[in-house]
Amino acid sequence: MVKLTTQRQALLDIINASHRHWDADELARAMSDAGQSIGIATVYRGLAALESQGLIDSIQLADKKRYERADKAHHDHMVCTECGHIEEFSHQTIEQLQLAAAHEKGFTLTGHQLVMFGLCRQCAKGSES
Amino acid sequence: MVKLTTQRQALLDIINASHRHWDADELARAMSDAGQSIGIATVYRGLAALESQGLIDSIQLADKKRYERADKAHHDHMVCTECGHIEEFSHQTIEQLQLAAAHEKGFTLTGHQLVMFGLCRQCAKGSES
DNA sequence: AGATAGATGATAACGATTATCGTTATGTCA
DNA sequence: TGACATAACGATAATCGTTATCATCTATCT
Repeated sequence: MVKLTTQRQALLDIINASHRHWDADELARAMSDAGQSIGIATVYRGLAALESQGLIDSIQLADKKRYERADKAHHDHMVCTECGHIEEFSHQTIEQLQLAAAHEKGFTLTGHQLVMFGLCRQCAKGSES
Repeated sequence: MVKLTTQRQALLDIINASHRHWDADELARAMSDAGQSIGIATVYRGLAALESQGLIDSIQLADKKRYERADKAHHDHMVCTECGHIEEFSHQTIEQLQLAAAHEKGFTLTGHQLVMFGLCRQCAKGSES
């Protein structure tokens, strides 16, 4: 049985406290900064446990996996390739069309991930000069 | 200047010869099987070169990057989590809705990647018993 | 031929993640 | 309460895809 230990609760609290998208390292550092240092392996195990119970969500970016608050409504992500800013968005129609497309190909869908890359408003401004 | 060497041409030929989605290792082995062994670093460099010139496309899956024939029409992918089969699909409306959603968030879109996970027809059949 | 620019290959390095393993904490049952 | 089972923890080794390094090699141009 999987347990929600003190450390895992602390990880969950950190993640729930904002809309940030954390990687394992950042969380280890945040824990350390909060005075309760934690082994990196424990962070990974804790995150896997939390995710398997639906208490947090994750997105797999090219390089690393990032964790975020669980959200009842599924959403996808826009990543600024300049500053790393991640914006969330959800689009009912896109979801439905995806389901339809999968069905058409004979796929039983279990999940999906849509990541859009580009420049956020800030960075687009900065680079147009 | 980037050159299209004999080895790179051979990689391109292999990729163009099918709809398969190759990872670097598989390509190195295919080259080796074809009698022209190649260093793995050269494979990576060659693939990067081919991709930068738009001669091939790639998708970044959770674990590794896979390369495929360049296609004028952008398409996305459905991956069977059971057998690894990759199915392609393109959906004009989804693309347009993505653009609109990005614009709404102030993003200048440079690319995106939509990967859907699930069971292909075969594997869905096999597991329902 | 000599010079220059880029490609190649062996291999070391890197970075994220997972496995290992001895230790520690927690929960349960007698 | 004590003993035992179960899972978590932490340090660290291992894994794996990918990139960097660096000493050749190969074309191409003058």
